Amino acid sequence: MRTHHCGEITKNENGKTITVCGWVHHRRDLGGLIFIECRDRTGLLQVVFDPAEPEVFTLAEKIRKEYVLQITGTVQARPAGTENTALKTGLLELKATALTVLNTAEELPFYPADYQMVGEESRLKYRYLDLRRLEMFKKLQMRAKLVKALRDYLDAQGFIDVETPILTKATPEGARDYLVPSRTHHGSFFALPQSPQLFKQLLMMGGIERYYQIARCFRDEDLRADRQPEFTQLDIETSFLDQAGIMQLIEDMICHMFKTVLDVTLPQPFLRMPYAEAIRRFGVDKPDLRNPLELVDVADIVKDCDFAVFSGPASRKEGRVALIRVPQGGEKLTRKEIDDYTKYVSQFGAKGLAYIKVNATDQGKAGLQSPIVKFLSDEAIEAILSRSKATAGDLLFFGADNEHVVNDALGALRLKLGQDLGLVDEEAKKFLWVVDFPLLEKAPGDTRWYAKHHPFTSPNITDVEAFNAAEPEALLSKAYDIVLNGVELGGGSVRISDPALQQAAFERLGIDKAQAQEKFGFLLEALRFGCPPHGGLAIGIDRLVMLITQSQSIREVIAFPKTQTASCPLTAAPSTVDPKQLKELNIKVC
RNA sequence: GGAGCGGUAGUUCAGUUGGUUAGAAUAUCGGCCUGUCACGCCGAGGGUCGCGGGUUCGAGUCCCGUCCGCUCCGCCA
Repeated sequence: MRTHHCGEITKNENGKTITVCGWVHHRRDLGGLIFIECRDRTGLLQVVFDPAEPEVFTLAEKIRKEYVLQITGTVQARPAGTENTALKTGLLELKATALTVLNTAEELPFYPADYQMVGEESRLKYRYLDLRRLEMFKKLQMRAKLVKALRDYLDAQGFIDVETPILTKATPEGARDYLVPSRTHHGSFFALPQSPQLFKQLLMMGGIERYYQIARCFRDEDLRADRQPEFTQLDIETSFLDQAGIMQLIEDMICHMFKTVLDVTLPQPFLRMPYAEAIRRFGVDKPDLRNPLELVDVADIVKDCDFAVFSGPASRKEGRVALIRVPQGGEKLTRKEIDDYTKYVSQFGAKGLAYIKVNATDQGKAGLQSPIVKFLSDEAIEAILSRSKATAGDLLFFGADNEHVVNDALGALRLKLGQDLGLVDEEAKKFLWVVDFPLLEKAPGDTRWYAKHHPFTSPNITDVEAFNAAEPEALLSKAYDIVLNGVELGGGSVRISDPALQQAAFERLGIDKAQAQEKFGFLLEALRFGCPPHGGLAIGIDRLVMLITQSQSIREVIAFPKTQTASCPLTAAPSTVDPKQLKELNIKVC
């Protein structure tokens, strides 16, 4: 005899005697029979109690829907004429022969069911009830299957799973650390890892040539739908593989996982695109290629026009003027809709959103409808229409500002337009490798250069002298991001394995020898003792599961997530602690 | 740190220009029905309108502050 969880029966096991355990979610007395459904009301199985089995029937009469039961019975098809044709549920019956009440329950704050959504606040406070819903169960089940497929693939390739510390050292750059006070070293703190980055590199120096870990990572930054303070990465590092080798490995792994979990064969190789091209065509470094809209540069056309909003940025080195052509029916957008888009881009710093409605392409200005055409020459208009490949019925949106504002605003507008106008194929899975990232970046108005990826990323120029001589803007890195449908799934790089180059990289970042020694001395020391060439990548498991289960937020695929203020409504964490605990830690709360 | 949306019965929500006793559905309880499966029918109980202050003869509704949830900007090497 097999024990089933309720809702688990998926095929006709007619005549078999089985035992099911679970919650009663629906109970009804009808026709002298008692009916009970478990786990959820869309399940295939319902239990029937017949007065012909008086011992069980008498027990069943006392059952209320909150009970937790174990029921044994024989599986039988529904009698003809009693099918539920509307919902096509309850196709099988279990005729009960034994019943054990495992536990009772008080009235629930809400009844877990997939047809009625409860607010997220209640769902998180009573997450254990929410998890009883079949949808949530399936998401967690999918997550487990996906992780197993990734593990199986890596195990087969000779990778070994190694754990790294959760209590570790604070990092000077990157996200804000979660800190843990040390009781044995007053005034000192551990940090929870933002990623196992340094440890996995040390593993390479330790001869663990192929490492992976399903690693919990912690970052004390503000939350988003796709960002939690603790999240899970598949962390991978290998020795002796170059960038192409690592990317191939990851690609094969993902294809294996899609085949195993979803029975989907992904086309290989994945598209590869340089960072600069992604920014130029889409305004972002993680373009959603399901969306057909692209940015078109027009700075050279408008740099001498009478419209200062265009000519200003067009003439500046750090400026950009670009347009998005909204095809077929774009001209139907109303004034109010355009105003809403203007408001939308303003949150990215755009001061306005110029537009041209193209009614006809062969009549010059007369065929256009726009507040700005009066500033443009006939030649400029012709050049704009020609370059954007505009046809009658299109609408052109313009962005003109500093480059990062135009990229942010038009990059986001592109996505919103794609959504609003139904230009995106929701079912498609568009993978993309973004490569040739700049090694360094500078925040607007900042004088210092920062590592775009992290300070251990190998530059494309590995000769120390040549590296030192190169202009910062010209330096690229051996870093690569994998993008799925506009979501950055993961990223990685080939790391620096030459201590002299690592030292030079720190200097480029304004980290002097003393600082480097204090923060990363152990890594520099390890590099000196013989470091194999190595590199790796980390993939965000939460985001991957979110995409595969078509969820709107990673909270949907995490059993016990935090709210936007990084608290847990279920446990009421974080909380104050006993003064005794603080005293032991020598900590005073202001 | 900032912008937007929301908070009304256990739950999901409605609530008009500020005006009598704040409604519906669902859940719960009682009764009926009895092959139902989100069953159905009749009835009952259930509210600090997030919290605090203000305006007003009168506030769920208007104003100020504050807390909580969600989306986004900043932030997230």
